[in-house]
Amino acid sequence: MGVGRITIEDVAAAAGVSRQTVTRAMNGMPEISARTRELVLRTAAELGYRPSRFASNLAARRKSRSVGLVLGSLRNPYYTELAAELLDVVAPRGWHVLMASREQGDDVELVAALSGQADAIVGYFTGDETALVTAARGVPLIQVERAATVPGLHAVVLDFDAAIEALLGELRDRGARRFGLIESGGPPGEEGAGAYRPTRRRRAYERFADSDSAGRVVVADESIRGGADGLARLRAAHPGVDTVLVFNDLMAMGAMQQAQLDGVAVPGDLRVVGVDGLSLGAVMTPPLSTLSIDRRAVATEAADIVGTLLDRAEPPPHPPVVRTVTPRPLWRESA
Amino acid sequence: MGVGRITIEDVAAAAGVSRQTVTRAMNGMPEISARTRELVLRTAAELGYRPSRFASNLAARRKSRSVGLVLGSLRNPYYTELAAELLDVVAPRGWHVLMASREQGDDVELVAALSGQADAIVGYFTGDETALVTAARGVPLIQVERAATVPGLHAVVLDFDAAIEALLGELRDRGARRFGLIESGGPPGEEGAGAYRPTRRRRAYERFADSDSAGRVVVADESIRGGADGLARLRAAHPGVDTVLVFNDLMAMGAMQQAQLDGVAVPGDLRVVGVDGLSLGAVMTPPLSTLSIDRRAVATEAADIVGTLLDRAEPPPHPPVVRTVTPRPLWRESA
DNA sequence: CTTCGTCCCGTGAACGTTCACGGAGACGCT
DNA sequence: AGCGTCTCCGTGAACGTTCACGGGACGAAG
Repeated sequence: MGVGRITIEDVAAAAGVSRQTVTRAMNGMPEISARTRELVLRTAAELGYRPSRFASNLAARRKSRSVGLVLGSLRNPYYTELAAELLDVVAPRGWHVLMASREQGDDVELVAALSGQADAIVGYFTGDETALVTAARGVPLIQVERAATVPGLHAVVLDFDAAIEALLGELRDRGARRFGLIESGGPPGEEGAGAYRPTRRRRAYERFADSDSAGRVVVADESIRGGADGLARLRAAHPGVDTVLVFNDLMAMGAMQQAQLDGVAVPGDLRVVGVDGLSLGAVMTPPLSTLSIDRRAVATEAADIVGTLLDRAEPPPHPPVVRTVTPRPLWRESA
Repeated sequence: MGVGRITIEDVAAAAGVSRQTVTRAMNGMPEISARTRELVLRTAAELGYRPSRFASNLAARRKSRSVGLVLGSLRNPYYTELAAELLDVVAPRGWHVLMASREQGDDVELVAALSGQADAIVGYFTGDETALVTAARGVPLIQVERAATVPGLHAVVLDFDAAIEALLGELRDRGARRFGLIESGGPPGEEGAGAYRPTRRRRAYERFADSDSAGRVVVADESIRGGADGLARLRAAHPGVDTVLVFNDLMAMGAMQQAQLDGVAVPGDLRVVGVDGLSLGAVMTPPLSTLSIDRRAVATEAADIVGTLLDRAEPPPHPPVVRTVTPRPLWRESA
């Protein structure tokens, strides 16, 4: 002894009692006198004893569940509000939530790291689906936004086709004619790091906009400053645009700020519409219109899939579980 | 068998191999033929086998560390940006982060729940310190903002005394004379739930403001709408105020919005200053001035304390470890 | 035919707790 | 004295995995 970890046995020996007595003292159980409890607690503190949570959970046969959450960024309120909703949904059931952000690593790496600590992982993934599943080592994966195509992967898909079609229609009703899109080039800071891949939002836009508008797309960094930069480039390349759709609200806020700097009146000269539905958009001047994603619904569906998967006794759920949430326009004064 | 959990032994039996072979297959280890690996993986999938992460971590003697993070709210970007910083700091070391929000439970309950899953817990606590420490069951607690007074509790304190004294001074230099404060009444939704206790920010304000100003305080909900409401009440009660200090940036944004609604020019008629230093404050019109808290520094110090505490061999750190971070004014156009 | 090496695979023994027992002593009552 | 009832405490045996070994089968080399 001396080397290695301080175990319950060390404490027991030092206090002159048995393992079980130490357990009773540490966990506040009955069948122990106040005297010895005090003694044990003190010697435990003196030795710097910290119980092994792994041994403890194993022996106690606890069903403590924790779900990993892989987000695009913790600096974008959309993601963190989603996290908030998920926490609201699972905390009452006693589940824990492990956080990870794609800002600090590859999809697959994150999943691999989380797989040892979580019973299920939900998140925004962009990596190869097969690689993700193998990295998960058997823990169920629930993908948000993207559809799942391989076994072992389930999904809460966001129906941007329906949403953007509806949005463009309503915008036309409001007089919009010449659209433009500020598209995401990936997480902030990854400027040109990975290969750019068109997002589902862009695809939907190109599909449902008129052919002229479909060509008016600029790719920008997924941040406030990226949105500002995007708007400047979009207006430079396509001066006639009267309505700009932005990949997300954060970028849209940057775009609105830029418009203001350039002396462009919103919505008089230019309509701006974001995606996400951040409550902070309401305090902008003018308040930001947006394609709102029901984060509570996403969280609920995801948690539900996790529950189904984990409680299932023996048979594996072969056809991937898929739920759908459709974003809806939320009109405020910027459009 | 049949009842209870599916163990590695079940898979081994079903595949006609031994435990160790199953381990090798599941973890992608060598010393196994492609044939049997395939077989084992398939039967594992068919049985719906998911390894016990507790048993696994215990047997592998892994030093996987995870720190719990207790925040006031996940809907306030200040907290989530702090989380982002912490993640940035600890992720490279391979540590995990467990999230919890005071919106869904008492301090002490959260700590108790987390103590089984985390090796250390850092957070914004408001509850009784002794109760917190006992709930932690030996896992180290690091408290942010508040100073620690009991053994087992450590702290990263925010020096609002120094910060607010400096802030008020600089505001006076800019012509501010009649101050007012919008103070927090606790987390959103807890309207009148717990007993209101003056925050350290309020205490500092009352100490360093002139005696007239010290009396101009309203308590409001810790949210955008709370800030708006607070400003309305403050102006109604004290019409002559020319400068308002707000508990945090989120509330300050609400206050600015309310000022705009009421036709009060900022900063012409009224200066508004928040606390936190949110980057989103920069996109407000006018951009929000604020007492900026260096979240990176807070996260770094907290992680450092955790590291020190966990790597220490035997002796317990008796004098609580304390680090200090001082907020600094960040001037933008609202003041 | 022996010897050595390589490739697979299996068997005890950990890992550090908690659970289900069982038992010693103190005390009160008949 | 005998018996029952508390209160407090200790001893094997789990929990489900991985680690350190050891060993058989097979082919190549001597």
